[in-house]
Amino acid sequence: MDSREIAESGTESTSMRDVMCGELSHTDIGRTVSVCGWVSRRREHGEHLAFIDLRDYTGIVQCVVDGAQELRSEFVIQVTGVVRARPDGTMNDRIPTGEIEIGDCAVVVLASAEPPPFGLEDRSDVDEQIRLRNRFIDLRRPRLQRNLRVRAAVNRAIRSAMDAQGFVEVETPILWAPTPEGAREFAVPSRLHHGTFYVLPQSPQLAKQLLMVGGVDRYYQIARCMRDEDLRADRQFEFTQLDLEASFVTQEDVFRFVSRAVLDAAEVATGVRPDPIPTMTWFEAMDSYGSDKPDLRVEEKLVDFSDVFANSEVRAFSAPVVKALRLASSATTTRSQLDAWTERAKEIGAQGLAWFRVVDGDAGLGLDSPLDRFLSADERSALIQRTASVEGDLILCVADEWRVAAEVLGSMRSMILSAPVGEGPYQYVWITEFPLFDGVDADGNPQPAHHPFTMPHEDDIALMQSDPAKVRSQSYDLVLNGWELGSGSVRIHRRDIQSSVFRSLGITDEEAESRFGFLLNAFKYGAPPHAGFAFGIDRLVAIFVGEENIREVIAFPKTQSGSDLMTGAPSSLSATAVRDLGLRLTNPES
RNA sequence: GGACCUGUGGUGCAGUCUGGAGUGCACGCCGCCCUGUCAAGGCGGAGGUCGCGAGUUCAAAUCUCGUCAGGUCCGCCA
Repeated sequence: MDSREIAESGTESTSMRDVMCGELSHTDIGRTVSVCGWVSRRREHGEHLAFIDLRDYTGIVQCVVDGAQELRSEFVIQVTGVVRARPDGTMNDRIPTGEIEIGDCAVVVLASAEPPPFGLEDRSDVDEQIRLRNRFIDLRRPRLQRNLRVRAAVNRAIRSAMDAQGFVEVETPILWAPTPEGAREFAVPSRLHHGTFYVLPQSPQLAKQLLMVGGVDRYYQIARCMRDEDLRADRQFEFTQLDLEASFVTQEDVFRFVSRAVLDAAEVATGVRPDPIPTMTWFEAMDSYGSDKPDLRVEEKLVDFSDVFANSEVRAFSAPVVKALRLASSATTTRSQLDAWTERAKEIGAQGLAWFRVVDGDAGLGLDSPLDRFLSADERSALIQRTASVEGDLILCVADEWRVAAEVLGSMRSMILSAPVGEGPYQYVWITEFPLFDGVDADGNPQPAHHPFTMPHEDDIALMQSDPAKVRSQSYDLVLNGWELGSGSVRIHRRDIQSSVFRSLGITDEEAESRFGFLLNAFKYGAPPHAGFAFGIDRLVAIFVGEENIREVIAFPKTQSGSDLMTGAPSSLSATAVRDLGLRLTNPES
């Protein structure tokens, strides 16, 4: 989709212009029109002929003028003239408006302009630092124009899908109360109550559950969320989610609501409606793909060899689990590349990475590897047959605890085999039955994998105290092409189960009261069963437009160190402002 | 908190390994020429704290250390 397809035709005319540059065609020949925009290029042919390429977000149109001495790149001008066919032999089939031009032009300079700090052609690849410092110019380029407009179209499709499904859009506070949860919060000092703070919400999680108690029944919001954690290609301090919650529903209802929104959005953005979204349990995803966000565009799965090596002589494989990943036609991988992969595997937590080149030997297929001489004949043939390897393949193995072996090979799978995230086909998948708890905190208490209001799996409630690590939850993630789009869960609405979860988490009644008191209090007065979800719109749009970095779908993003190179934020506050807020700086600047 | 990559006229690069005068390429900019171009063309010109600071050296864009900025990743992100 490009910018011209998204615009609703005819709505852009104003008292200064009649039509957009990119919309003009041979059907307009003979019309006298006014167009406005920026001077993209000028080509002078002496005193009495010059061509001006006039640009707006829809495209470029050529204007023929007497002379263009006073015009420069990026001047903002209004051109009034007659649309005419270009003379024979001068048509340009490389641009949509190449059949026509605007002649007999009267030009009004609306604003002059200094030469821009970088070229505005889409093909020019400019350092991102310079682009960010001059974001207002970067935004003029077709790439960001398209990204912003696709994003608007996605938002529109999502709103429309949610409206159609009976959801009501409710805004929740940006100034919220500190409720220590997972992510570090941004704090806002209170001027009227010195020494106290609001925080910016990590998500509207508690607010939307309160809306359910409030009988709203179906809530959604395109919500800004703020988390003071280190930035990544797919993470900014502030990001946008479709946040939703519904009452008297199960997981399947939530899947239906969200599916409609993301499939509609995909269809609007890409022109193709993806298939219905399959589901996969967390265990299956981890065991077969080594990731809780598997890229299903890659068909290769992990293969388990734990049984084969259970009593093996191979010391490197004396671990509870041995898993393998076959890389087709990769036996020629260089030693330095293999070493780099091994380094990466160690970085993620593996002891090492074993590799076997599948070669044609004296007696059929054999393996070429430093470990080959330790293998028994049975082990060797199992490696080849179970991975369905053929000559020229490469087999990677990791032996470790189940989780480590799976995650390390899963990371290899995604690093080596995955295409860029934006490349089709779009493979959505629901990941279900996440563990309720994941890891332990400093005191040895289990930590919630999702959040402490997540409903345990009905079949596992009995295990809550005896074997918390085995308890599955009614939570789920939505994954697209190996990116986690979002997550949600069925919430606990029964106080006995909530108490039990808090006990498992090592949260005392007093702590629960001080952290989430208002929510627990609300639940005393009749909480409906409810469930919800939230997914990142920045990531979704980035995938649709083929961007690897969500900065490219955000108008004014921040750098990896959290700076805004255009405004200079974060920056110091005046001494007066600091005083008014009741703050004292330990290292005041002046 | 940590690892790696990058930083050279306005922009994009080469030069750095192997030290020797700010050397080169493309785009842009300025001036002149040019009546059918479209990444117009021709001629001429301007433009530099080689991110910053120390150090080594007769000599540093180049080697060493530190530092700043941008990027990718690990940790972190209920």
